[in-house]
Amino acid sequence: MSEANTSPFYITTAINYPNGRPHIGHAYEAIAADVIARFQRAMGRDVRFQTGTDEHGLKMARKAEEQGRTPRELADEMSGYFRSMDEALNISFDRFIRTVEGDHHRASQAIWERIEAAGDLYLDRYEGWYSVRDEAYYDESELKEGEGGAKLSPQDTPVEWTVEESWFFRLSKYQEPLLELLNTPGFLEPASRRNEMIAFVEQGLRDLSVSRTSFDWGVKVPGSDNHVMYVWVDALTNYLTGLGFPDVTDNMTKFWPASLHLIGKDIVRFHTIYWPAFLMSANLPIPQKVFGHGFILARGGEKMSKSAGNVADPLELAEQFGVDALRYFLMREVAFGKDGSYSAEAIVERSNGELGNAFGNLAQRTLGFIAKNLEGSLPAAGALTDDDKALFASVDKAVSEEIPAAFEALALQQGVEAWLQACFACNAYIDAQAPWTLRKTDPERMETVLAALYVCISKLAVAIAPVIPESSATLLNTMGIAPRFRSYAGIRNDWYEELANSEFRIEAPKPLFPRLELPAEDAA
RNA sequence: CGCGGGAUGGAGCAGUCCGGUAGCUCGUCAGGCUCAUAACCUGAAGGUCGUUGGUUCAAAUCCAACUCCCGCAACCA
Repeated sequence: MSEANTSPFYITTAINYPNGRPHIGHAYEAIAADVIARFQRAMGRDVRFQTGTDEHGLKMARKAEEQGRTPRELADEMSGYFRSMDEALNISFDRFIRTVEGDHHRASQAIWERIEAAGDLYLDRYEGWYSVRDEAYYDESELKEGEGGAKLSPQDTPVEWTVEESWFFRLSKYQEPLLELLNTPGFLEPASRRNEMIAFVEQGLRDLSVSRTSFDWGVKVPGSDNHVMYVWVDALTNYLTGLGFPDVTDNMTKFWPASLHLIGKDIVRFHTIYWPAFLMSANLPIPQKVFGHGFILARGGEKMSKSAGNVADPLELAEQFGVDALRYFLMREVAFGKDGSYSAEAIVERSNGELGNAFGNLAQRTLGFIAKNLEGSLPAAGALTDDDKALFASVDKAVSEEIPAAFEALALQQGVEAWLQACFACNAYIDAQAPWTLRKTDPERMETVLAALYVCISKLAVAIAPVIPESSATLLNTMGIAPRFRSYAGIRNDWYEELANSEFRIEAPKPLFPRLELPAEDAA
């Protein structure tokens, strides 16, 4: 591998709007971000990882009203579900931010003031067709006619003619710099999203209404107490809040601009047009990369919906199949950046076939053999044959080259694929070498073979740890691998002989990934 | 002309931006192994890459047109 990149790495998920409980899509984004964060840590980078909830806006206010409680009470409850989900899924965030928090209001007001100081805000009247559901205004030409002549948004939501005083942001001023930004290779990925955004900017940008007077559940506009900020202004600012903005903190210096905003494909516009424009206006650096991932659909490519009864609750899935099986499935099954589909059959198949049979069983047969036949002492590594060298070459290529390169490029599926191929190589090796035969014919050679496998399995466990952190840690603990070796650099170290000569004795392992059964109700 | 996604061996999918022997998982068939989670390994069969036309020495990949499928009320990445 080339020179290691040791610069700080700041990754964020979108903050989730908690007007419903988390579903598998939220879990997908959180898991993907966590895999990337863990990978970068294992590469030796100083990582900061932020996720959270975006709790302001009219929809939350209305929902609370319906339920007869305050928005804050609703927000507290709903945000809690998201945090619980993250914790249940082993999401290694450094901060779970809530936009109702005091420091966030302060940060949002600070960026507002900077934008205002730049002369990019002006007060005007906003009139137009407003959809409460979409929280967006639509142009007359965009509207559709519903039943009885009712006007509907392009999303078929009801719209009403609304007039309100509003602050406007001079988005139009940033058309050229935004085009330049969007054309910067690597800024917006996958590339398929780029053309859409470029087309949007090229058709001409209108100034953006960035405050509301019709409700008060939000961040107050400095100097205009009857205005609250448009939810996206404050939501996007969360990425700065978490670093201590507006104070010039160590975290700000170290981690801004963000390395990666990981978001869903539906909010690419907010992150690659509005957000950069706000930052340009506020004279702050622009994030290095925005990645818009795809959606997880129900089997057959249908969107999950409650009415179709195919909504997947991530916590139920994690409980049913295991957290790591779920994490592995989502990273393995879906090409990152494209839509993918979920089904109970598919997750059972992946978990049993790949985690269980290919990897778990490899560890089981090897470590169990050592525990049984060498009384737990680690085998002595003798001279290497060409077969041994070929195995190391193939595992090292995967662990030191292919997997890191793929993860670095956010080709998560490819990284997992490379890992799986290395597992297969180990299984082929053990069959070809047949240590169970060598036990009788050439015990010394048997030990060399087992030692080679021991090292390879540990490398595979480290390489896949970002995806299945819990199982990987369990295995590495069983194998006595010290934490300092559990990184892409560390696992290359020559730790084996020292461990083999130590007091360490391996115990007969338990299966890492017990066989899953397809639940009866999904078997049809 | 609303927006977007898709069509690749039996199933599910990569590959398409940067044309050049079509790859992966599962399934099927045959064989091997017996250490291991009825797990593992080897080999084989199976695809004119939706259609038509174009560019090219060469197209799954580029261009044009067309056909079919899917998502776009609410929950919602």
